[in-house]
Amino acid sequence: MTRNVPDKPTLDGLEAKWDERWESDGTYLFDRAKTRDEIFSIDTPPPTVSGSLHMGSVFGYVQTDAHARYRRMAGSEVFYPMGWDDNGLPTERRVQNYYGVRGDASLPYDPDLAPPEEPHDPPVLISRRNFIDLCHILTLEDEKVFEQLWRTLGLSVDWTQTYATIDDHSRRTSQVAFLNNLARGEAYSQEAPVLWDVDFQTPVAQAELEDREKGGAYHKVAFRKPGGEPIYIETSRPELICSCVALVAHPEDARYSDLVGSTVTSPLFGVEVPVVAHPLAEPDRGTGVAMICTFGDTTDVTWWRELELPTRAVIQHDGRFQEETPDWLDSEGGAFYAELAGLFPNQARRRMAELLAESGDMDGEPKQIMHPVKFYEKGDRPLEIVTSRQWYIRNGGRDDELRKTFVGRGEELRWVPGFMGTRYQDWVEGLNGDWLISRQRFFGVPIPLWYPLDDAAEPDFDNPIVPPADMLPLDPFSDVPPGYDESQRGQPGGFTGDTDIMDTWATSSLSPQIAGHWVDDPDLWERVFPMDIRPQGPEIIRTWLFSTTVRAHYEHDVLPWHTATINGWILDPDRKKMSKSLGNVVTPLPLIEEYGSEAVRYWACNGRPGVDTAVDFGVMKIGRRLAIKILNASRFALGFTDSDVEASAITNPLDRSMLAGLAEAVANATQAFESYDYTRALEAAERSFWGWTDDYVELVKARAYGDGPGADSAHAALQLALSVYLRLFAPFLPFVTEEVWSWWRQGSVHRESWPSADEFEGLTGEAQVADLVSQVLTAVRRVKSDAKVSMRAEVERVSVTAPADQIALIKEGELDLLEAARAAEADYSEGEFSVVAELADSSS
RNA sequence: GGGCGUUUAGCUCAGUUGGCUAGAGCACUGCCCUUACAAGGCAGGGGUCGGCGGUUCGAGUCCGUCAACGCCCACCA
Repeated sequence: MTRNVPDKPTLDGLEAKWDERWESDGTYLFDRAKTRDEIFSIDTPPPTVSGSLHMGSVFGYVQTDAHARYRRMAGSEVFYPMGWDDNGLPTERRVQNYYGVRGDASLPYDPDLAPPEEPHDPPVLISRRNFIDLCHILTLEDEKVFEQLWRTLGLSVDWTQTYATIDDHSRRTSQVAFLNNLARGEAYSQEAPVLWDVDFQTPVAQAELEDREKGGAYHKVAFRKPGGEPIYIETSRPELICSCVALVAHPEDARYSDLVGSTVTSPLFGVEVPVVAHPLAEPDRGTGVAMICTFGDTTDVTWWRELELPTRAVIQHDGRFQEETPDWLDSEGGAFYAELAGLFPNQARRRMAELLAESGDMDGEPKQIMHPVKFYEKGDRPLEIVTSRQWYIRNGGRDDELRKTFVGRGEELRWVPGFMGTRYQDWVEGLNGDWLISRQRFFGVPIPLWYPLDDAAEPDFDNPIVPPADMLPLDPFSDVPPGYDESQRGQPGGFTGDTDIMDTWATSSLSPQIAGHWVDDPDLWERVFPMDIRPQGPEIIRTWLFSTTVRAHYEHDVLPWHTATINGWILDPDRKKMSKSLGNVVTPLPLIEEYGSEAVRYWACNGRPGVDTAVDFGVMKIGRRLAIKILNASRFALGFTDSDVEASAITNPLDRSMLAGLAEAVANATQAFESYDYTRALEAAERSFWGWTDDYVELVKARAYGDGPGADSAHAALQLALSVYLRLFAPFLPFVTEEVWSWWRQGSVHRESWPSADEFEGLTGEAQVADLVSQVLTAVRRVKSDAKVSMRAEVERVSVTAPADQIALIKEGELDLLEAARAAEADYSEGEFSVVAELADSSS
């Protein structure tokens, strides 16, 4: 093939050019004829498609791509699918804001509803099905934007292997797995207190909780002993006094031991409640006595469960106090309750403080405090605890044996970096309940069950109607169970569909099964599972990583992957956490436009595995400079001949020495990649390459331009070195390496084999020759620099002092050295290494 | 309150089993339009390796301890 080297090579337009070519050539298509041992499979994180792209998204995906590209070149067939996580609350919220709509399950479907052009304000209420339609429309748009970004960044994904967590295939996989869990007893439903978001009106799993420091106040409130003496408690939630079921003290707290077993009366409401003992009550907190309510916090739930206390709930699912007077209050108490009815807890709290102050049941003013309050991580108001029927999957949170099993799975997994395994272990050991998977929302995978209705149209939740496998995926809201017809929906003796959907993690925890087509392509499944790596961020170890481990354990009794690679966290340029509320989110597109994809990739690959990394424009500039350098150096290396020179021509000691050094860099880069350290691999390639351009290329120039005996050797060595460098950089800088490859080679560099020691067989010499000659050259340059003359200035004589063995080596590269130094001659003497250069004419 | 991580040049970071005068890039200074590259090249200045104590012939590297910062977790009385 003749060479086609442009005069003015440029990075401009390379992304679009090569993305198109890779697409039309099918460069990254997965060859499913390969067997499991030949395949390297990646359980790609399906990014949440909620419209916002930021540098955190780019960071981990580029690192994974670099590794995928290495594996592909190293001989593996890479299974590298891409998913979109589009079901769930983030999408719902985006649709609500984007269109200005709210879903309302009570409204009828409007088949003619068009997506609003502009967001409605105030929001329009639309039916559940219309709402879901809008979710589909918008996610499709968002997914196109994501795919375009990934393509521009050069992710070597097989774009025919995409999935979305809301598509038919994912819904089917999710429902099949759920029904398997149900059949084996791993999934169950239960009426129980749950942490509840009053805005989203859905329960929240432990993994989605976060504590936020919030202001509050301790109210010191008197209950009354039978004789009328006060017993004080301190509470930050006085509004729940009406739902108090007991007071509690520590069993060994002598101050209250007389009281335990007796009853006291609540202020205002006059309800008689027992005083009980429990070790969770802390003597030195507050007055040592706490009030137990339905439910003020999760400790209340523990006390309620373990002490078998009654249930007196007043807060409804919408977060307000119920309107009707609770039946445990008498008329006097009811009058006070009327003051609270319909209020939100914070309003009721203020009113109660007033009422208690008026009645004299509060001692002093409320004491302002800061304390942690539980929130849904995506929510804006504190969680309440309400009782409702929900679905759970057992995860060891209520079973020590199972917990140990899952801790063991974490130990079995290889973690990169290793310390990330500790986070998994801490999480599993700290679980305090099973995994709550049901959500009372719209856009998600439905729980695929119906319930028979008795004569009073009450559902029998203990005997769900399970669909046959061939009905999946289904929506029990619109599909009818076998043996029934639609007219029986909601009728006595008929059926009703489960109205819940599953949380998004209940589906994305099956990403290996979805991508590997567990339910419908056993042949593919066998070739890719268990997968080789799970790359992901540290913040979703407790959710995605753990839940995937749980599902694979139940379904296949195996770890879903051998290795988990955890990327670091992305910080803004000032090393602060990026967040929308701080307004410091950096988006990738403007950066790609300014610096180019290669530069952004270079930055991402400079972030070491698991290490938090700041967005750094300086690093991107270096990456861009490297890419330009590759173009220019390639132009030089390929500029001497029109076709390849046989490698056997490489006889010159300096050339062979250079190749010895390069062989070492290849070994280092390979070893680094094998231990998932892409950064070290990049560093090895880069250090070698800059040395090559700075020193070797300068040394070899005269010989390469000439037509003397060493010219062929120089040409062949340049060519071989370039071929190796392009392949070393290909995983990191896929566009520029492909561009240069196309100047003189057929096919894609990304389907070439990774450089190996074999390629240097019989072509390497003593590595020190190039090192020593470079040192002498540097010394001569220093002399010129100090003398403030041009590097072209002629040198009369270079005098090298060095140990005898080094002199011998330097002499092997002497001709090139003299040319590069523009020196007339060299002389040598034995001794400690030093170089003296006499400039030819210092006055010129 | 517990756990994990980080702390090396003004800035961002390397430094793999302890071993010769501690490295890179950016920034800074000086020089050079040298035919691959001036959105470049060459050369240079700059560091008590967070503090203290220990192991060792030798410690940025191992051990102990303290501190600062970050992250994760934790029963909201």
